[in-house]
Amino acid sequence: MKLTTKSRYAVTAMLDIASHNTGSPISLPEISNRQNISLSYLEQLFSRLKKSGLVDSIKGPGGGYVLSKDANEIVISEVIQAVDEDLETTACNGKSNCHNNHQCISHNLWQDLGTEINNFLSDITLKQVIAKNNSDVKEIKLSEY
Amino acid sequence: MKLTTKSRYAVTAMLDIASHNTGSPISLPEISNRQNISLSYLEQLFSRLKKSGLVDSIKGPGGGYVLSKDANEIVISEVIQAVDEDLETTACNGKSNCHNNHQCISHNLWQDLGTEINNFLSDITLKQVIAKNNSDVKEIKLSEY
DNA sequence: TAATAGTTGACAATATTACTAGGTTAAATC
DNA sequence: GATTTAACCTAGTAATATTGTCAACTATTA
Repeated sequence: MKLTTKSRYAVTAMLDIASHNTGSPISLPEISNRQNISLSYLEQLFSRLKKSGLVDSIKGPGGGYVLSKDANEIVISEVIQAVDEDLETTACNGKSNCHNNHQCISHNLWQDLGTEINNFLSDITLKQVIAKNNSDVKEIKLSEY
Repeated sequence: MKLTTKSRYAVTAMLDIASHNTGSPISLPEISNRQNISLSYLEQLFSRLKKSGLVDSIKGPGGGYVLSKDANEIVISEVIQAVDEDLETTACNGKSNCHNNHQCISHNLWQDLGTEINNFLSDITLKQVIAKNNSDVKEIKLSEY
């Protein structure tokens, strides 16, 4: 699980679509203007988002992208994973590269934490973020969703 | 809140020190061997970790780094923030760059989620990750800590 | 005091990632 | 059917992350 600026842009863009969900497709130039993300970069991101089946595209004038599923069925982690292909090579990835068990344990520490972070982001949907944002509560608490 | 490989390395290294905490300092070559992180990169990371007051260094033979606080007083988020100086420029960062309020709301979506992620990582200490790892439970649940 | 093990800092080189620029294709509207 | 709008594709460039090398400097120990 990585959380680069790339994945932040992807999540932001998906949140933009979800929050402007009027049924008609949202074009990338629109998102580019609203979110201040370069159009070319958005195109690359959405190429992956589409490949991962998170969005569908409509060509031509009035075209754009729509969410392939409902906003409450798309979780943050799958958006991130769609654009950040992580090879997740922790040298000793469950295999037997290690000289002793002690090393393996050490390696696994981050891996387990990464799983935990991933679980956390798998519990938050696009819709939840938007719903929370529309309320006036400053701080988001998962338990309040 | 960014979560790059850089910050993963930093967390992994800190977990390594915490898990080998015998009182005597841990040298970077040790960590480099165990975690397969290049020594020079570790040096750069620990320069920041020390500057942030997370570790103390002991020079000379038998020297190395020790945690400046107890492992249950260091949370994951502060390790990440120590090495990843995030400028956090969301174009319209609370200011008045926006053309209309609708944009602002859109921008804030990610910001709020970022805060939530940060809160999450502020609740997990180095010690908790290690303690969980030493047990045989595969999946870490925050509630179980 | 000489040798050793370690930190610290600077710098360069490479690899990876972020971002930009330009074109091509498809659909809709006039 | 020409024009417009948008997705799509293919590079290239800029920025970061990562590794490598070298040279002080410091404390330990023999």
